[in-house]
Amino acid sequence: MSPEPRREQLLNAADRVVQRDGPGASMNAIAAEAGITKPILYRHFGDRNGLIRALTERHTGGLLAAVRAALAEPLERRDRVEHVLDTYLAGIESRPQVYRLLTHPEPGDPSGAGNALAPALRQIAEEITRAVAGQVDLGADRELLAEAWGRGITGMVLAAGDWWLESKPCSRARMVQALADLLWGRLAAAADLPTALSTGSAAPEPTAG
Amino acid sequence: MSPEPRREQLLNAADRVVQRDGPGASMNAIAAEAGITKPILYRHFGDRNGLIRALTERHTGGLLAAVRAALAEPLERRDRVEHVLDTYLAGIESRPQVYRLLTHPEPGDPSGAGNALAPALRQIAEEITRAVAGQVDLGADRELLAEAWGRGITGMVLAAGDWWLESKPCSRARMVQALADLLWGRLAAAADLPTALSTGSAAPEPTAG
DNA sequence: ACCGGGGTGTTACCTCGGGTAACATCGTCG
DNA sequence: CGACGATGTTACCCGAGGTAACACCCCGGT
Repeated sequence: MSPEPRREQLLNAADRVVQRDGPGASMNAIAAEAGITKPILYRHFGDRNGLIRALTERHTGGLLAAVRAALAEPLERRDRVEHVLDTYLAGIESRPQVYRLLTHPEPGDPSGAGNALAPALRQIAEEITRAVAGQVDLGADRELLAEAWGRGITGMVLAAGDWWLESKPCSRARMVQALADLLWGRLAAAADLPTALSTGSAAPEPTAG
Repeated sequence: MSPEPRREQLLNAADRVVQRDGPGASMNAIAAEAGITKPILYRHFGDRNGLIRALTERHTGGLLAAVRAALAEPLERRDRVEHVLDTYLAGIESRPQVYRLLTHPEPGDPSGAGNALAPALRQIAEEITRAVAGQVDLGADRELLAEAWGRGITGMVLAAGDWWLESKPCSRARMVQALADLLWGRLAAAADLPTALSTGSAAPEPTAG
């Protein structure tokens, strides 16, 4: 079927190792899992980054397509947002190790250094940006807002999702509600707590500059 | 003043190197900058992580204290949120390399692997969590919501701030507005765009699962 | 005056991971 | 048969984190 079945086999092996060892799996380990030695991997993928990229792109398709589809769903806006959130969380829940690989920039990769969002997530951010810019009336600042929000929302879901995945404090549905509520301005709408005098913070004076 | 002036000197050198080379600066480079050799660094800091942690804590204080102070400011809630956002963005704007180090997890650090938020940011997230839980009336789900929001907001500001820092698409004040608007439910409040038929998305059929 | 300990420094080495050069093998096509 | 391309190997290089062993200097106690 595909023109390069060996490459697929190698990716399968890499996949297995990543599932087992998480990102940061060594080239040696991957080669061993594939029953071969390093140079072959390098012939096929150039360098480690190439391998990871190939592996990433393999899984990105699914998540990206799912998110894109969720964004295009003909629902009420709130429902659509919840649908997207749920899609993403379901994705990272099903294959944690792989999605850690997808969502967290390469350790020690100098190329994309300084970007909080891994390539796969940047694509999602762009997708959100496009959806917002195309569907929501935001006035003159449309493009700026859409782009800032795209990144912001992606980062929000990344961080919150990571925490949720790590310490499963609630069901997925509840988490979706929590995030949708945040996006829906519940922070703005909620009342002040009456007991505002002892907020529990332990910093009496901001002496530091 | 401090009990260990040498240590401070070493940290100064490390600081210089990180400013120049970004995170991922090698121990050799740092040692060279300090005019000494590696083992001394290891005597003082244990391992690379210790060095980075020390370096981080040095700068964290300022940012964390500033954010904490901003969170405690006796302002209208919206103004307080804007104040916090501005404080954070001002911080990362003033020393980009250092704050990249602060905000991005250690390259190749197996300990905190899988955490989207570096320690420094986790502290900020906790600060936000505490502030929200202590100041906003969120009903029965208070703790869960506050924690999820703390992480989420931190991640949002991280990603958006990173993008803004990278490609300065607007002034800091404008960026603060954009993010505050997002947090304020403007996404929910805005009207649908009338041209909803051609949303520009290029995914005709959601064939992927 | 002597000795010991703590801080500062060095050289030389280990391990491990990414990456490469050079060589061997096998199947296929002209 | 010969050439070529894919597959595979061993053996190596390099750089980075990390450590062992040794040397020096100062200072305080007996």
